[in-house]
Amino acid sequence: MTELTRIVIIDDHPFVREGLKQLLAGEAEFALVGEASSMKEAQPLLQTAAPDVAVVDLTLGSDDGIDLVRWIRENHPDTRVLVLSMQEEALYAERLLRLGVSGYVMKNVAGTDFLGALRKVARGQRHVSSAMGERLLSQMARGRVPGPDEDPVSSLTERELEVFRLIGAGISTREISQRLELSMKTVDAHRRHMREKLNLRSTSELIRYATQWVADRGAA
Amino acid sequence: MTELTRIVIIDDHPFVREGLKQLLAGEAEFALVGEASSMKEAQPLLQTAAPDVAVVDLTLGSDDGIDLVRWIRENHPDTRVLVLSMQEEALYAERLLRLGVSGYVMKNVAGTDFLGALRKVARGQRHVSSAMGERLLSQMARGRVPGPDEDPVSSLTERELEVFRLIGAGISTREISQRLELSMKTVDAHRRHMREKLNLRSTSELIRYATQWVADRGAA
DNA sequence: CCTGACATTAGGGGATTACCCGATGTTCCC
DNA sequence: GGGAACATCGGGTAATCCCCTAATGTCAGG
Repeated sequence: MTELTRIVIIDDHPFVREGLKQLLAGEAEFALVGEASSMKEAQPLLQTAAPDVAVVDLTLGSDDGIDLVRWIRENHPDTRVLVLSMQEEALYAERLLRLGVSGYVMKNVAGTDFLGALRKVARGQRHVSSAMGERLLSQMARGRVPGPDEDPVSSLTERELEVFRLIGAGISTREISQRLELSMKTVDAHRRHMREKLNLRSTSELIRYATQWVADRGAA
Repeated sequence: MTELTRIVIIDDHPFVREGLKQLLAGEAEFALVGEASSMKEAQPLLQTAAPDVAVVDLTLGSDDGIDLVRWIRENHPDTRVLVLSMQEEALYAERLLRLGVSGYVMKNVAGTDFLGALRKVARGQRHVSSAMGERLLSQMARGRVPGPDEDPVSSLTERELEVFRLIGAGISTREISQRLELSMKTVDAHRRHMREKLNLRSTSELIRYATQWVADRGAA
């Protein structure tokens, strides 16, 4: 309690920075030691300020917040990362947790909730906003804890992955069955199994998930 | 100058509200007379507070900020609307100006720029962030030429765009109809029209298209 | 070698949705 | 007053989804 937690804020929205600053000013245990509004500003700041926690906006203007998170994790592994996000997006949360961030909160949570998350992170614990937490946690519960860098997609079998990629490429169930010379029923079964493994509720969620996945990992 | 301008803030991000509050507190000419974090809260607030200017966040959580703007323009035409948006999106700016908002500023502008915009709006003038302002105004001056490299999404109507963004956010047709208080048939019709305008064959292609679009332009 | 877990394949059937037809009321413009 | 565009829905049929079951085949471990 007597220890000071050193914080930096990286967010390109002055209003959000101002609000956070105000919030932190009321808490004696936190010391704001720097601000940045872009990745370029953030990099030297992390170097000199050596913060315990970096509060990072996910949607960092022209940069990609995820890039910044990756950079911090690689170059400053001792700095814990608390991500602030605009939207409730399990897709991002999942990727970020795999990157090793310590927390993920939405900007529409109350200030006290944010401080709670920040305290948890400062203590070295993890925190994910409750809204998406359940889904993610059930996903973790079903298997082992997702290692520092594990893709749920890797739990798919070969055939499932094949179907998954085709779905992500925007191909309909019918076309997939024709292309793979399978019954639609079989594709249907694969789809259902994938939904279970990936914890998705409907085919449209699966389409969405696969589309995103293919967009940033499938091409490689 | 001696007159007090009555302001309400409608934004579902506590941090942004806090930052704005702080900013306004330093200016004697502005009086913050109310806050709301959703459309439901905003409606009675507008009724009782009778503000001169409503500062509205475009991406209002589960609601759509455009809906709220439309409602304000229809029910409180004397209240001027200053829209705060996450990103530079000429698509929205254009629609909003048609709806009769008085100003449009990005959240990544500095506080002083925001105050400048707010003063202009309070005086009854219009303000659009300079970045897109010129482009928009010149576009409106001449007769709306659909540039060669224009986003096909801009051909969607307001309502269609609203549905489009929800689709892109991974929300099912059923949920969309519930959220917007429409029949599924109506959502269905919007979807059909969008498919025609965007040259897509099926709903899954539309989901795919919308997912991608939201991921890199509509995310808010 | 047998058992059990899992992958791959598929059918049946009811529920849901997509898809295309049209219809209505409104608004805005010529 | 048309006429065009928009937003709203209904009806009907085809397609699809979604859940249950289950037949093979494979492969690891007892």
